[in-house]
Order: sequence, then C-alpha cells, then structure tokens
Amino acid sequence: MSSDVEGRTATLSDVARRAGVSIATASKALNGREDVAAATRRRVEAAATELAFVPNPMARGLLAGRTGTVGLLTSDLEGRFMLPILMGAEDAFGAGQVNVFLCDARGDAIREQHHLKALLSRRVDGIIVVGRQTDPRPSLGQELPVPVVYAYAPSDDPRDLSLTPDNEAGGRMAIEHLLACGRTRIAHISGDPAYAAAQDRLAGAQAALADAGLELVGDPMFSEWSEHWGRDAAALLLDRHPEIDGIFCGSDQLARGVLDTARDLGRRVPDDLAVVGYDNWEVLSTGSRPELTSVDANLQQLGRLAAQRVFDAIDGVDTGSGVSHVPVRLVIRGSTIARR
Amino acid sequence: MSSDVEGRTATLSDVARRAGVSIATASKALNGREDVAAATRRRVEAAATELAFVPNPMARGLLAGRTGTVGLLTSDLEGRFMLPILMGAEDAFGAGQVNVFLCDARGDAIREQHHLKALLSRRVDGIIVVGRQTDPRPSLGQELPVPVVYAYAPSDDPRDLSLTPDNEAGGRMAIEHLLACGRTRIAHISGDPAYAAAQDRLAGAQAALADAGLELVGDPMFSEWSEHWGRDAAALLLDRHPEIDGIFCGSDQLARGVLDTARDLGRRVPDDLAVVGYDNWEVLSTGSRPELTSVDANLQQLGRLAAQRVFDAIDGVDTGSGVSHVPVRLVIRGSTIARR
DNA sequence: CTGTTAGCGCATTCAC
DNA sequence: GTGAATGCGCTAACAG
Repeated sequence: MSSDVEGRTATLSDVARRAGVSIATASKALNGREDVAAATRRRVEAAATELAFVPNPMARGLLAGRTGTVGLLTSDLEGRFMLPILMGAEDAFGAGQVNVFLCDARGDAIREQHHLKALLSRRVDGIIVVGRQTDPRPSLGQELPVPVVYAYAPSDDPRDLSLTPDNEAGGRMAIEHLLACGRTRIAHISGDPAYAAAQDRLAGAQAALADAGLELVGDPMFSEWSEHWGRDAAALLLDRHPEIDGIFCGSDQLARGVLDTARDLGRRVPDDLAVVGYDNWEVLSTGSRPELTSVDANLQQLGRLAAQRVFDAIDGVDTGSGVSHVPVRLVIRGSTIARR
Repeated sequence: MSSDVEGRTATLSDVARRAGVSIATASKALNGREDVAAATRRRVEAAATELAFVPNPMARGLLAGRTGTVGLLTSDLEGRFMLPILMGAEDAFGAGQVNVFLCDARGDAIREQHHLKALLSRRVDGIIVVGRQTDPRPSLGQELPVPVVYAYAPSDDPRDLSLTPDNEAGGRMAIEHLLACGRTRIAHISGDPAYAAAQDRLAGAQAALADAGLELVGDPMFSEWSEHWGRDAAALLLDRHPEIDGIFCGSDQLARGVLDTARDLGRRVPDDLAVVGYDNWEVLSTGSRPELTSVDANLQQLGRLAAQRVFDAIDGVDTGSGVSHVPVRLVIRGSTIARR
C-alpha cells in the first residue's frame, strides 16, 4: 500500500504512464497476452510492481462477467452443521483465488430470495445452498444464470445437484459396530420423527439388524433432539426391557442423556450397556464419561466437495445432477469399547 | 428472474426504454432523488419491478469508489465464539445492502496476510477481524485504506478500535448472583490460566467478593477448558473444602463437569451447592440437570456492534479507538435457583 | 422536471 | 508491436 499514486490506489493508466506505454499495451502485458514485446512487458511489470497495482475487480467484472466470487447461502447459521460445511467450502475456494460471500437467510424464504438477488446482482460465479436439515428443500429453480450446488439439505428437484450425508449408511454402521461388540439386544432412541435424518438413520439400523436376523428391542423412541429426552427415553426403555445391552442414539445429545440415566441406574457403560451417538459433536462426545462412540458425517469434507462441484460446473465440466450421498464414518470411543 | 430481457438480467437502460424515459431520469427516479415528477417516478418504478431490475453493484461501485462489501477476517472458524459474532455482523450488514466476504485464516498469520490482500484488492469498504480468544492480537497496521474493527480478540495497538466482551464484569456478575443466593463459601474453577479470559473473570470475581468482605475458598483451580477438568477439580475442591456452597466456573463445560461430580458425591444442586457457568452455550447449559445458570457474552450483539462501527467509520463518523468492553448478562437457571 | 454528456477502470477490437 | 477508440452499467454534472 506504500507506493500508491497520490493516495489513491494505483490504476492501470498509472502503470501505463509510468511504463511509457498505452493503457491497452499495459493491459495486454499484465494479462500475459502474446502480442507484446518482451522488453515492454518487463517494463510494464516493473511499473505495476512499483505501484503495487492490483486490477480493480469491479471494472474487470463489468466486462468479463466473471468475478471470482461465489455465494454461500445458508438457511440458518445457527446450529452446529453449518460451521464445518462453511469451513470446508471456504477452504476449498480460498485455495483457488475465489472469495466467498456469506449470506444467512435466517430460515426465512423472503430473506433467502433477497440474498439470492443480491448474489446474482454481484455476479457471483456460483452458489452453494446450505440447509440445516437433511430434508429436501425447495429448489431455487433451473433458471439461474450460475451453477448451484445444494449441501446438507438436498433440493427437491432432481435436476439440481445435491450433496447430503449418507444417514442410512450411518445407521447401518452404528448397528454393525454394536453387533461386532457382541450386542444383540439393541434399542434406538431418536429425535423428532419428522426429520428425514431420523427416519434414514432408523432405516439403516433396521436393515443392518435384519441382515443379522435381529430386530430392534422395543419401538424406536422418537420425540425431540435433546439431552432431556435421551434421559427419559433411556429410563423408560431400560425399565421395560432390562435385557437391552446396546442403544443407538440419533444424536450425541440424546446419547449424553442415555449415559446419564445409565449411571443413575447403575448400568456400567460399556460393559452392561454400549451406547452409540450421532454427529460426533466433540464438545459432547469427548466430554462425557466414558467418551462417546459416534457417527461423524464428514461435514467439512462435504463442504469441500460442494465447492469442488461448483468449481467444476463453472469450468463447464458436467457435474451431473440428483442427490449424492456422502460417506460417513464411525468414531469409536469408550462408550462401546472399554479403554484399558 | 422471470422477466429478464432476452435472457440477460435487466439493466437500467432496459428499464428506461420500457418506461419511455432517459437512462438518467430512470436512475434518479429509482434512487429517490427529488427532481423527478411523481408520475414519471411511478412509471419507472413499475418498469423496474416488471423487469426485476437490480442495479449492478459493480457499475455502481466503479463510480462511487465504494463496493458495498466488507471483509470478515476470522482467525479460526472453529470454536463456538465465531458463529454468533458472524451472525450478528452478517445480520447488521445484510440489512444495509452490504455483502460480506468471509475469510478464514485458519489460525495462520501467512494465510491472514494473503486474505487481507485479497480483501483489499476487492476494494472492500471495511474489515472486521474476529479472533478466537480475548487475548490481544497483532494489529493489521495503521496503513490500511479502509476502516478495521477488531471483535472478540482486541488489537494490541491502542490506535485500533476493538470490541471485546467485558469478562471482568461477567466475573463480578456471577459472584454477585451467588451472594444474592445466600452463598458465602465460593470457589472458582477455570481453564487455561494463560487466557486473558480466565484472568479477567477471576479478577472480576475476586473484586466482587472483596466488596462483600469475602474471599474465594481455596485457590482458583486452573487447568484446561474441559468437562473432565471440571469433574476432577470439583472432586478435589469439595474433598478439601466440604463447606463450599457455591462454585463459579470459567466455562459451561467446566460447570457440566462440576454438576456431574456433585451428583456423584450426593450434593444436591442448587440446595447444597450452587453452580454458575460461563458462555451460555445452550447445548450444554440447557441440557444439564438442573439447567445451568451462565454468563452470556452477548456475542451476536457484539457482532452487530462491530458492524455498526465499521458502517460509521465508512461514513466518516469518528468511531474513536481503543478497547471497548461490551456488557455481558447473566442467564439464571436451575443450578443456582431451584425451580418450583 | 428531463435529457445529454462525460467518465469510473478495464479489456477488447481494429487500425497503424 | 503498439495505441486509439469503444463500451460494460451506472451516476453526476450540466444544459435544455
């Protein structure tokens, strides 16, 4: 910032004047076009460096139509799922000289439209739409002038490209791990049954049990995604089905509640009762006693992938469409396998 | 997006043509300037609406020298403090037609410089620097062409403007509440003593106790910001000082650990032991049994304030400098006052 | 009150 | 090889 011309930040014409050439030549030289003499190019480049010249992206964008920016349109920044996705996306874009506009719709469709307009008017090159649940959300439509990728919450229109965690695989994985730990009398506690996430995880769990010739003990316990419900549901379940030796929970909060109740009832975890959570929300999963085995949705990876897809689409690569399920992984801790 | 002209997004000249006026008149009408006949204005506005006209910020910025964008430079998106600040800032800016560039330095000074350059080359009108601790951080310098406000982590240069939570007031508040609840034998458990936050909260607590002619019971217990340490520290404290009737914790995680230990030892909360946490991290503070009284740093408010300061500075209002301490508030729940 | 003119900073024809 | 001219979309002067 030190070598500005008269306090302004340097412009291309400043560079041209200093190098003793025309604006057009300076432009060509700096943009690496061929039809410019090597010596001239060096002079221009030197001048640009001395003036700390940085092309004005607005002037450039006005012509080119490409801005090197993308929009991140989140439905609601609150909630723990946004952040890792945001990080992944920002990371992937940042590495590619692209800057990210962050827009938070606060769960409001009107505001979302407003932000969408703002992003388009700024001529972003692409948009990632991040939802806070894995339930399908309304598509932004097919008429947009830039590629759009939906992350976490898939679009309800199959012509769109969506990336969402593979909750069914997560459910399978949790059960298969419990089975591998020798548990056969397994129950399931989850949150709001209206969530696709709750249903998908349950479906995966039931499929895995069926493969082993087993069934859930008791009915799946649905209510809300809270620690309180985890405590209450566990008390009810263990009272009615004392034989239970494993519980798969639809979230880490629920699992924390289950651990609490298990302790109250004198059930040792993992010896008497193995517990698996979901989300791998570290503050919960590593703060508990014992620490919590949990399914991790690889959200940061999901964010990076979404960014990659947007990149590809911008470059004209066909990225396909439909809902793509991103693999999840199981993080094993003391609530299923005792530490020595 | 439906009424675009020939597939392009509508431009001012499209609007002007449709309204049967000149471009300049259309511009004036839409920008609310006075010297336009009411009827003309209505015609232009109608045309703009029909064409879904949105002014191109790049063209606009090219003239104004102002882009209507700000940079949010975070040291590390991870961690729970960023999000509310981000939300507050995004909210405040979004309301003012300003869009936010999000840059995450990942705790790396090199990457921070790189992002700073990118932001400046995009001609942002201002920058908010968000740090993840309340310890002073290196200033970006005084030579920047745009106003900078530091949020959460203050700058180490008093010529900069910084907003940071008033941790000392938070400490005072917690103790005063415990005193008001009739507790007089109060201990303190905190995290890493190298954090300014830990020291400031302690200082506030000690000052409040001194005002009441009291002292902390035992030494402040410092180690790490974890639930595990909360459990261990509480066990140690209650063993050595069984008379303790109140514990002020430097974080909600610590407080959760304390609650756990209290239950193990058969101490009823809040009857035998009142517990105050810090941060009001809802997943922790409202999931516990009983729910946790906690100091809330009003981070969203802090983000909004920071945005407001940047606005003011952009508009040439003198925003002063130095570190400004944003008030905190106490959220009272069952861990200090029993619910009926 | 309205329209004409000029120019923000840059990349791109097209003559020279 | 180089430079003069044109225009991206818009707003600020001024003239009518």
